[in-house]
Amino acid sequence: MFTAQSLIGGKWKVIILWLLHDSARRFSEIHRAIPDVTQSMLTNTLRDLESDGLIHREIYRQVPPKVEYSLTPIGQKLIPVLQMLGDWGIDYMEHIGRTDMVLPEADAQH
Amino acid sequence: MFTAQSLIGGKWKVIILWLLHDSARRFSEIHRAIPDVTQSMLTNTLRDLESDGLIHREIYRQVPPKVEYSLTPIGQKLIPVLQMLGDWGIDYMEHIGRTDMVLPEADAQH
DNA sequence: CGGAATCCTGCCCGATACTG
DNA sequence: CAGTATCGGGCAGGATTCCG
Repeated sequence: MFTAQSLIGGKWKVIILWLLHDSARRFSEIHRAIPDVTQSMLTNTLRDLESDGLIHREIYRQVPPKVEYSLTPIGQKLIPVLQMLGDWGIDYMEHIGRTDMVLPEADAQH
Repeated sequence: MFTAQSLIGGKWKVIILWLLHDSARRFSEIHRAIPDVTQSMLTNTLRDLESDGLIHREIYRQVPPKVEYSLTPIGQKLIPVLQMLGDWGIDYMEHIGRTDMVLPEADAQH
């Protein structure tokens, strides 16, 4: 079966997509922003997103190497959806009374 | 970590939530609508959604037993988000050229 | 009808080490 | 800096059986 879960499911995809919502970012920038993910998992997830057409991988052949990731047009279209999901998450958080929810918007605040 | 993935992640949650968007449904109705899920998985997933406060479980003590599931207010608020996600999925599907994507909206058509 | 209880399996995720 | 390669553990997901 082919659902949205295969595109944005998994532990890191939504977080990464949200990170790229305003600008392209280098591998190391992404890793610094999400320290909990291992290098190999980050690579795997980025490859998944790339092969699904949600992000673009631009290689700058120089020393040291530089690789930038950015959203594709179809990936850009997903951002408002993630925004809404995050807004709902805040609602839910207040409703439940928990304060430790990690949401894309949390990053958007600073 | 506590993210939206723990609430609507997993293989069946979004499908079930969407099924309940317009009315309460019995266990057997849900199962008929989603034949691929096993009975035990359906039970587990419904329990998860219930304990997360997204759906309500109403037991009618009669013979034969009858149990109805419906969205809670906070669950209702999630529906527009799923609608947007489904709309994006249709966009993505046309963009990629696949026609076998299973989306909530597919059910909304009939 | 709507479960509960068990057992099992695949693969997602991650730890670690090495490289152009 | 931005990766690969290898090796597993653990948990989500599922098959099966039994029950009020």
